[in-house]
Amino acid sequence: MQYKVAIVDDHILMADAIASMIGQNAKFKISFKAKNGKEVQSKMNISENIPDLVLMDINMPIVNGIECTEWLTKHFKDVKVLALTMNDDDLSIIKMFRAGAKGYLLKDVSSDELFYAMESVLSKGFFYSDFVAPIMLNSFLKKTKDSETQNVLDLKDKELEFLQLVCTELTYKQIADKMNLSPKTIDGYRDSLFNKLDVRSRVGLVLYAVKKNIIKL
Amino acid sequence: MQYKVAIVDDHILMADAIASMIGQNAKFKISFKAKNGKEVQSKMNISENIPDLVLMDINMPIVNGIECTEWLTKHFKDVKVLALTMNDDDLSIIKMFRAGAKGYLLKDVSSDELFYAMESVLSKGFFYSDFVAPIMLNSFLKKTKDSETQNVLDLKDKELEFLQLVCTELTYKQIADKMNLSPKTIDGYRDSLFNKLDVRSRVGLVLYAVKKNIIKL
DNA sequence: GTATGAAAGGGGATTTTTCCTGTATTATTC
DNA sequence: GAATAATACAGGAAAAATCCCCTTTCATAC
Repeated sequence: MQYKVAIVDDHILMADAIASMIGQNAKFKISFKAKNGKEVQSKMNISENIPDLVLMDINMPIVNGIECTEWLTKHFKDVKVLALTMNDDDLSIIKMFRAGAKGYLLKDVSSDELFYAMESVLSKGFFYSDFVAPIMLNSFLKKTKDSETQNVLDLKDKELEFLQLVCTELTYKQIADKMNLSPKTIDGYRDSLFNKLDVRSRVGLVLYAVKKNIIKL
Repeated sequence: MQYKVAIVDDHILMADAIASMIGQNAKFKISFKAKNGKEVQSKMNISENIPDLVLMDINMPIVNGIECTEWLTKHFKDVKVLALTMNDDDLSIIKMFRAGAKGYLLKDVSSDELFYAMESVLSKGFFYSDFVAPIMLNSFLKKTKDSETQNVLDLKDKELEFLQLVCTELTYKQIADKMNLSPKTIDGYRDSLFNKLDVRSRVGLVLYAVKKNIIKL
């Protein structure tokens, strides 16, 4: 029995390349390819499409990889998601695992590593590469050891999203617009982060985000 | 004939360790050790002290390594300065070379590498380690190729100093105090950097500094 | 010797940020 | 079912940041 694999990536060429690579391995067959999360949702309606494993990119239009992973793991508990992306920042990794991904690979892996990771996810249920292991370890240590030091993992999704926008040249009013919230609510987010992260200004927030790898440079 | 070497480092222990290491090499003898730039200036008054080579740390009280290097290369053109420091940020490297240093080593080098660098500086007049080479290359490429992209090297010392202070939680008024300038002058620095770097806010400056490795995190 | 240009700084207005206190609504917990 | 916590938001004030235009000084170029 072959494992069925779906590929979700907005770069058609990349998706094709991965598909043809996987096609060469007898253990796997391609179930479908999708250009974004929306397309995944429609293709999952057809039962013979339903894959055992989904290779998921993050940066995609309409519905991104993180939202799509959330949807998949909620509605199809047997489907394993393996992130395969260029994003190497801590925040993307954390969000994907939170969303239910079982593993995280960078797109510069070799085919051997990819196959190993895929089999590992399918058989053992997870795959932590050397790349993510230290990040998770770091989070773990910070969480257990210095409880006075605030950790990225303790921040809520909204706060993380806000923090990313803080690291732009947008004013708080513009950030409020982007997040569909009142500027006054944004004031609240900011002040609460000032407290949690022990900083006193927007520059402090930016430096925190940079140090914690929350933004990609 | 032995080369005379001076060691400038505020960590006595470190200076002693380096001195004893160098003492084992017959080619060199220690001329003097100093804890800061001020001490260098007084010891250089005694002519038999004057070394061929100075191993210079950067972070020191009173007169730091960059200022001291400027002073040395100005007043003693035959004395070669070799930076030996923990600072691995682009800005420190650029400033030291600007100040007249002939080479730049990190304190985690082996004794073999140190001796090789010292001889290289004394005989060839320079030593560019694998560590600084790519940074210089990068600056060079950026400078020649994309002339529309502003380069760190085109910023003046005052602007760089200002930029570092921008990446703190100090207000501009406090920055003005630190730099002994009027807040209005600081306004000017900021606005001129906004132009040069094509940013519109303090956050933009911070992000630029982070990207260009101008600040240590 | 006059033009040019950079460096330091002033006046003053507007926008943004920061801070403090307080309220309505909705979840959650006991 | 009442108490509590979390979320979204308001008013208002003070401080900081941003913007624009202008003056003086000093050095360097032509």
